[in-house]
Amino acid sequence: MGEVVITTGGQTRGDRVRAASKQRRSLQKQELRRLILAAAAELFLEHGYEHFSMRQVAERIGYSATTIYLYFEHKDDLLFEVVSDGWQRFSDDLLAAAAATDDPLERLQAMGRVYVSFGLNNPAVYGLMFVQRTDFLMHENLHSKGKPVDLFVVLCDAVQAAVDAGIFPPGDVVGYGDAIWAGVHGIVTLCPSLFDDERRQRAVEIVLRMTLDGLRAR
Amino acid sequence: MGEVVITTGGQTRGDRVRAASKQRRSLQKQELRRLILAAAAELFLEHGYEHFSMRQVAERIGYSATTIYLYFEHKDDLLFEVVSDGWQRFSDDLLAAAAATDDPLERLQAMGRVYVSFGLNNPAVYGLMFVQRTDFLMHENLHSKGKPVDLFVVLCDAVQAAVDAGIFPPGDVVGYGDAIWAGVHGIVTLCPSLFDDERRQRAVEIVLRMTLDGLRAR
DNA sequence: TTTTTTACTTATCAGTGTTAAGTACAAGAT
DNA sequence: ATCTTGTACTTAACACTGATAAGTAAAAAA
Repeated sequence: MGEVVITTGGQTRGDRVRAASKQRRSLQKQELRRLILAAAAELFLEHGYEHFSMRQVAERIGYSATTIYLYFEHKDDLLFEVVSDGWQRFSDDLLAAAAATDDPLERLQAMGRVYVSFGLNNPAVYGLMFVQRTDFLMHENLHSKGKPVDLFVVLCDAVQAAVDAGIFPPGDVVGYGDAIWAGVHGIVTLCPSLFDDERRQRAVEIVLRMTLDGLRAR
Repeated sequence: MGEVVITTGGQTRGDRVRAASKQRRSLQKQELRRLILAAAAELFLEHGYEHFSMRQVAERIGYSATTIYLYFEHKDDLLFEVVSDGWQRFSDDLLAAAAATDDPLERLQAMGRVYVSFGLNNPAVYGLMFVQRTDFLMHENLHSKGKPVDLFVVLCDAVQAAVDAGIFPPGDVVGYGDAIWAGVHGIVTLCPSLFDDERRQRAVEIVLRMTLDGLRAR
């Protein structure tokens, strides 16, 4: 039987009910997706990359393991979403540090300190981004603002500014950037079992002084 | 029945046969152990840390998987033996570089280059030593000569020599060492998927110049 | 010749990522 | 109100993983 046609701008009551129902269920799906993501992030922080499992995520939120596959293509997809959030925070921090001062040298120092801070305060996420799954860095779905490549450009811009100001000698700007990056990355990842944070903090300052002074034109 | 006693210095023929047999079987065991180790090293290089499995090792040499457990306590034990060999080569290289010259700065440069070379030429082993399984560095069974701690001491000695020679200013020698280590370690581990070897080579030279010049007394 | 030891294998357990098939219920159509 | 379709989820299963216990055939020792 045809439904009772009470037209309201070409839309029947049935149409509106259908649309509302559809939207409600869509919201429920989104909510479960967020629930999975939150549980995944928690468990990742608790157990680390190597002992992170789909089944545990499912168990924590009270669903069967296969349900997750209705919301995420595969484990990597879920992990990527986890890291994606961490990446956003990282790039926010770094961009803020870069924007805080106009002095080229101070800017580079600030960026270096923020970089290391993030790495030491978020070791699991940092590891996922820059150690275990560097392939994620090339993932196209990484938030448009603050892509890894863009952040490296920000670093190189800061280096270029130092060159322009006559602080660094003209030369291989990208190479300078690589070297600075290597320094801070080295600090963050150097043998977590051997170095305590205090020793790391001392090392950061030395690395910053060394790298930046080392480039300094004489 | 008692054996025919043909004494030869208190040793019966039976004793000698027994001893020889025992030795022969002991040699066979050693040989199989080496075979397992060789296969493990191969497969580790082929498949990397994450996809290295006991069953594959067993299959390659034509034994059941459980046999390996008669020769190695567990997977970690086998992996440790693999890395142990790599570690020996690494420390040989580094000590040779340190002994090659008396000039403090040249020595540090040489050590840095050798460090990075080893890392880039043996990425799997380097990763096992300094990234995935840094806990192995504290393993007591690491060959007595060239322990990680000893190598760091060698580095610090070189730094101290530079300080004594008036090249570096007096200060936190261990911190200097950490910083130099962080630099070369950073180069080796920086996003393998993003950097080709050519770009890395340029970065090494810059890092060495930066770190060493940066420490230089003015 | 009988017993014991050695070297190895098969069967098994608990866990992993992932897919296919099945199920219960809600939505939509007539 | 009934029938059909689709949605959201589950159970069962596959092919792996590290690891252990129990079993077996042959060699050594008695």
